Amino acid sequence: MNHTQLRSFHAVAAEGGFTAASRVLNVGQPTITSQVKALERHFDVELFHRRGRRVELTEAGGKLFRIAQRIVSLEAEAEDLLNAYGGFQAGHLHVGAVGPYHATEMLSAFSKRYPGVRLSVTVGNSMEMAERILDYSVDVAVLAHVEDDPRIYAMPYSRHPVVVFVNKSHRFAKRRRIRLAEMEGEPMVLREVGSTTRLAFETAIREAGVTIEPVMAIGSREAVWLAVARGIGIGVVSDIEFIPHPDLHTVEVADADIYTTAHVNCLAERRESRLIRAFFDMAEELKTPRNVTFI
Amino acid sequence: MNHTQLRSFHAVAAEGGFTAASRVLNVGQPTITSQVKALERHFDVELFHRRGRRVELTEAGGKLFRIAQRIVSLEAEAEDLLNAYGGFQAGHLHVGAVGPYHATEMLSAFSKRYPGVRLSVTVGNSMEMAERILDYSVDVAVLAHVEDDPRIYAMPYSRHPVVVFVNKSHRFAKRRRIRLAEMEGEPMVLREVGSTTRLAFETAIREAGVTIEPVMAIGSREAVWLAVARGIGIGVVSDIEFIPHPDLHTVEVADADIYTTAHVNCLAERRESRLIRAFFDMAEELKTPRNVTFI
DNA sequence: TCATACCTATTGGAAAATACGATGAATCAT
DNA sequence: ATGATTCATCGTATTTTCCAATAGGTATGA
Repeated sequence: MNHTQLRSFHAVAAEGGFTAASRVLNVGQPTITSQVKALERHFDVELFHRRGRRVELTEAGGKLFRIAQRIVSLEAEAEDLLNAYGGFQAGHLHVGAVGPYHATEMLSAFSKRYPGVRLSVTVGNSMEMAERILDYSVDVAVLAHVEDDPRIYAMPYSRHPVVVFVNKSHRFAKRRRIRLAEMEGEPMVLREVGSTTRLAFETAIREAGVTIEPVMAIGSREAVWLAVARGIGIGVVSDIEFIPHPDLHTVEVADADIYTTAHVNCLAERRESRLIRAFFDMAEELKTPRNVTFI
Repeated sequence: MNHTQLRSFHAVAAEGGFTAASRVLNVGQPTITSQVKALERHFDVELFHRRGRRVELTEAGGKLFRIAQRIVSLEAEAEDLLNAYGGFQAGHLHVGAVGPYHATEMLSAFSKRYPGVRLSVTVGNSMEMAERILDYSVDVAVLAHVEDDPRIYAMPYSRHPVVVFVNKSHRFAKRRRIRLAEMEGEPMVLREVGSTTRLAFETAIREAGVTIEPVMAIGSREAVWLAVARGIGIGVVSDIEFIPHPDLHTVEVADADIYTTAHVNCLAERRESRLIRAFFDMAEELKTPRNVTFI
């Protein structure tokens, strides 16, 4: 069953004539004639009585028309569906993030621009996110870490200094900036091995020849924060992730360039997928200060 | 929305793979790939996740698949419908006849051969039948008269002698055959002007130089039959149309070849329409004595 | 770890479907 | 009649669809 023929038949039946059908389908009238005729000949069935310049459905034609109408309507439905997805009026973007900090800005901007697209956020560590990218359970992920995997594409998003934060009773509490050497032997509360912030910090102090005293390694940002608030030691954190607390003060590091870079990641082969590209484009805009728009 | 693409998409989703889909659709695998890809690119939507050698529907793909399945199923329904009509498992043939006499043989043969085709019979005179053929309200008509209209096609079916019939008390009642000349001055009960039987008879007696005495002209076969039974006059009838009656006898005409010919008629342009052609073919077979079939 | 089997993607060129334009024939309204 | 409208026909041209060969990738088993 040729679909072009069915489509022509339907238009003729619906519009009540071959010429009218040809206008609706944006083709020439001879095309309609030949399509309908081919359909009739293929099944050896009369679909229309040609009564002069008027056409009239036969019994078989009438029955076919009812079916054809449902097909055409479903096709319109399919087209709407695809347009909705292609036009961001529908769809679902799964976003992964190592913490809500970097992602929130992007998420709110994205949902504002594309209100029709549902968003869901999965929080987990970098390795989990990499896995989820690879098995399609997240579409994009905002990570500090850059995966060493050619299948994953990463775009740098923002660079945030790593700061030290201390309890208000600590000797650093009144300072704005300290030097790395001053931290020699300081008791420190750290994140688990593999934390990007920890890695950046440890690399810096190693290069500076400074040794610190890790008193605790905790697998959660909030737990570290709490431990520092209780005065167990000093902590390090990406400044954007720091949550203010009456008992806590942040201190910049004066003599080293310690930072983490948030990246937006996705599966490399899905880089051009509509929703993913939209997310990256939007992240790109957030990253660079927007130019003034002249109307 | 290109239907070939949708069809390819559906097959991939239903079969779970591009290669499997290509086998179902009897096309090459590259065709499927390009069709699905074109569909995805046209709407800028991902329909499948290509996970190595496995494919998996995306959210949009899943929704599209549900619609596509209904479309495909409706197309199968349409195809079945058309096949049924083309294969005589469905359909409706409107048959017209001037009297039930000639038509019954054909009707019973037709309904026996094509049990799936509904038949309806309209009885009326030749002129009415011609009109009904022209306005599509009958498909074929069995008439004695041959319409003088190029739009109507007629096939001779059977030739029946016109016989005289008389009351049992008439002087012809004991005869098997009479000559035309013997009818000179006989009172006759005739059909209305325009009756084919009447026309054939009048032509014959005019050629023979015989004059008759029309005492009554009645617009119905049955009424003529009744009038003759009451002894009002003698009648003429096509032998196949004669209905026996205890008071009536038929008498052949010895010296003239008076006959009517039943024709099967249809709209010339519909001559090749499936059901109509089938009816004509069957009539053709009934007309000619069937050959012995060797198994 | 290598080989094998199976799958999807790509490309260039051939085949087929589809469309167009001009024209003819029939019908309807004026 | 006449002009306008409509469906049918024919030959040609364009677009779509398809295939064959081939590449690249991923599982499975020896």
